[in-house]
Amino acid sequence: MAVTIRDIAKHAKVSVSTVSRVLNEKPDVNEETKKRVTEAIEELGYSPNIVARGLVLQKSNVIGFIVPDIMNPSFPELARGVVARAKSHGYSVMFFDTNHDKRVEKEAIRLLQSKQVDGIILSFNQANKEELEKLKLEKFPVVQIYRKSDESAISTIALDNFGSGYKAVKYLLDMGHRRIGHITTGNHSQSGYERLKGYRKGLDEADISYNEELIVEGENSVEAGTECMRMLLNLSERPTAVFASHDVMAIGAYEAVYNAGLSIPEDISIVGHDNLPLSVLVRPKLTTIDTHKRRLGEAGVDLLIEEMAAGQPLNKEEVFDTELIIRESVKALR
Amino acid sequence: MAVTIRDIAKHAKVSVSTVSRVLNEKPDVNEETKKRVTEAIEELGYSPNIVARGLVLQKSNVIGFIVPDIMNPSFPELARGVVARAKSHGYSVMFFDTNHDKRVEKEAIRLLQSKQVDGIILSFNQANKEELEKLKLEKFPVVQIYRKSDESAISTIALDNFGSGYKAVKYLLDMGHRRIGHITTGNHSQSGYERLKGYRKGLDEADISYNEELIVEGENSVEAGTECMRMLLNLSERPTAVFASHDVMAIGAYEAVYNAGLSIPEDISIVGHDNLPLSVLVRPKLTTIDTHKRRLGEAGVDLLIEEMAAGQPLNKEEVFDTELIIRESVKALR
DNA sequence: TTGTACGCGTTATCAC
DNA sequence: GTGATAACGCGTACAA
Repeated sequence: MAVTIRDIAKHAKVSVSTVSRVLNEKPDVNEETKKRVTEAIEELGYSPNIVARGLVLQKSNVIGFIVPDIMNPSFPELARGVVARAKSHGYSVMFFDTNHDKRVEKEAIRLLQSKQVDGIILSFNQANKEELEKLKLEKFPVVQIYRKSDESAISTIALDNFGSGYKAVKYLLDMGHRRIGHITTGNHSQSGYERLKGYRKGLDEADISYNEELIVEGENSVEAGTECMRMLLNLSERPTAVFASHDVMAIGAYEAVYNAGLSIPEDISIVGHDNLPLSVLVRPKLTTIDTHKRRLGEAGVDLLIEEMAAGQPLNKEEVFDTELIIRESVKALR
Repeated sequence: MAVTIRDIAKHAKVSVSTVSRVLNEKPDVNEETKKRVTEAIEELGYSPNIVARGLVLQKSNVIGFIVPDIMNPSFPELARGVVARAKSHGYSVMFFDTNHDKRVEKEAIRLLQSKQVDGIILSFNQANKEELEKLKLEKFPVVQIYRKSDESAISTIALDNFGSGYKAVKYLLDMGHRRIGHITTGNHSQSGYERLKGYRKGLDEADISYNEELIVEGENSVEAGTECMRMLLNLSERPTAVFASHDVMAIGAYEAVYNAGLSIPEDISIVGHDNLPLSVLVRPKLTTIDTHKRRLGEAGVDLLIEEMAAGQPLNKEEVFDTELIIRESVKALR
């Protein structure tokens, strides 16, 4: 801790600037003095104080990463993406969990700025409009992953949720299903809303008229999934397949099916969304839609870095494709 | 970004020292000038550069958190504990994922030190002996969560794995089981080894002689769990219950049971370990051992902060209790 | 090729 | 009660 650039300058009998030069691999430094310096560095076990360096360079090489809930099952994969990519660009990441509290989010942004981070990645958040506007005004680099707040145009990594919903029903249709239910988080979340639209589009294309009783809405939880599926099962004519807007709800749906003495996929087919780790742990393994979360995280830091280089908000929106993962929870009808 | 303490000093027509005083809520500052300063701060939207402050104070108020695998299902809960507790102590956390690579771990430690973190929390790691020794020599605050490396005595938050194994069999015994299998990670992991010892202790106390064929070893994965259970099921006389050293293996075991056309807990009872989120998602819900991961994370930062205050390694070891969570995967025998 | 001196934004010491 | 000023550890013009 104690050994500074001055110590090694003294030890190598050169000036601090010379040491600085070899540290930063500048040209124009005599081979011999360079050697003396590196030896001194070795000998004293010196490593530069990056914080001090950041102070003069006006750059910390750290980025902030704010999530509303670290326990969200999508988080680990996303986080791995951002941490790994950040590292490969020479950045470290400082982490905050807001616990879904907007006030905390605001504090976190402030704190991160005080800590001189070079940019911030926000994910899953409902995005505090005013805060974002402020950041934008300051030309502070920010990118959002997942959620898009339309009001404050800010760089965003988004998912093709519409295509996602479409893909799910299309597959079900191809497998011969005609009566397809949908468990949705409804209009409360934009992603749910978009997936619903994709679902309707798929049905439209197949000339299947929209049937409101097949759409049931609940919050994103196992229990809600179970309850939604129970309602679907109680219909006078129950669906042969259902697309759940999220794996967690799909897992909940599994339970309702079992409780009703039915089985998957023999009696009813299910497709989920997100390809969470648990989707391969349940039986039958869940057919679902992969969102490539790691890639989203990587794209997030790439975009952030691009924005930092530009020195101003880019207002880009990158929309990523999803992928149907076929496993065991859907049966072909004939 | 641009507005500094000097700007607000000028704007309030006072010296920077005065501004600094009100910033740090020092006494001996006239109410009126204080007001002028706070107004200026408000007006210019100033917030102090914590990095610069850290430079003079020799304290960054950030701690490093290194994990070998962010995808580890135990990670989120642990991380929430450390992040939340760190925050409540005024610390931010800088995060690294080593991907199980010791070289990367070493780099991360170096980098974190260069970034002037005030301390480091290592978790789940196999602990690079030399690195730890070095840190200890420098009196750099470090605490490990979970893994204990005996050679280099370093402060550690550990789990009572022995008690854990004991608790599991004891419960099974109480439920009337006598022929109890054990799926273990074996001697490769210290935790597995200790749980195994707890298991044997429980059996001993019940005067049940140790039967080697009931112990089967594999790595910690779903597949290995399935394979291990398959072997247990193929025994001439199969166990009526099995304790799996980890929930993931327990889930794997579920599959082997189903594949064999048997059911849980009617034909065979299972208890897992760790109380992962997925343990309530499977059917039947898994009876398991909770390790209170969040509390471990909190205890980790508490210990780290204690060590930072002490200014030297404390070499403390705190061992935490585990708790049996009774759900649906164990049947009472009679 | 190398050294001197200043500045990055802040706090602490010491005058006044 | 308030203001200069020297650090903190480093990079970089500029001078030598």
